[in-house]
Amino acid sequence: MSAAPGTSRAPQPLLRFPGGAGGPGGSRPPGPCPCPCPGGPRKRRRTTFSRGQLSELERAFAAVPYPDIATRERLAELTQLPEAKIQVSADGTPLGPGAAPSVSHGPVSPSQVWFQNRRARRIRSAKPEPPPQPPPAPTERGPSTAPPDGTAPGPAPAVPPPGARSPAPSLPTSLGSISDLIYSAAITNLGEP
DNA sequence: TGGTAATCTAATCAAGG
DNA sequence: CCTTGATTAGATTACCA
Repeated sequence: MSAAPGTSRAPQPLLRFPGGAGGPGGSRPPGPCPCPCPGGPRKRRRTTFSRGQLSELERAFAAVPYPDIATRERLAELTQLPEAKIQVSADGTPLGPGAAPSVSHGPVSPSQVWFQNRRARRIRSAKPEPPPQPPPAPTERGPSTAPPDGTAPGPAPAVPPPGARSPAPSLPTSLGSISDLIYSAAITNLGEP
C-alpha cells in the first residue's frame, strides 16, 4: 500500500453480521497441507498461553473485543507473543501484491487468533438458539447495529460498538497494565459520543 | 470507477490436556 | 473425550490512483 500504511485506515467494522455471510464453508480441499511446505508437513503447534497471558488477553478482550493494531501490538508485547504484524509468508517471503494469490490471511499473531476464537465462541455461546424475533424495525442501518452478543446489562464490560475502537493513545512505556489502559480508553471512548 | 488492502465472521481441523 | 488454538474461505468496508 503505497498510501501511508501508517494511516491506519480506521479499521471500522461498521456493519457486522451481514446476515449469514460466508457459505457453509464446505469448499475446502481435504488435503491437510496442499502447499509444498518445505521441511515436511507443517505440524500445528498449539500455543499454550500462560495464565498471565490469558489473564491479560481476557481482560483486554473484556475491554475491547475489537482492538486496533496499536492495541494488538501492545498486547503482543505485553503477552510476550510474537507480533506477526509483518506480512510474511510461511517461508519468510514478503507477501507482495502478486506473491499471494489469495490476499491477506497471513500469519496472525497468537493474540489475534485468540481474540478471533474468543469472539466466535462468545457469539455462538451468546446465541444458542436464534429466537424467531423479527427485525425491530427498518430504522435504517444505524451504527447502533449492536451485535447480538450484547444484552448483557450486567458484567457487560462496555462492549464498544464496532466503531469505537480505542484510538491507541500515547501509551506510556509502562506496559504493566495494558488492560487498564485499554479499559480506560474504551471507557473514555464510550463516554464520549 | 475500479482495484487493492485490511479486517471480520463462520466453519472446520487438529493438537493438547 | 472435550476444550481450544490454528487454518481456510468468503464477504464487507474503506482508501487511493
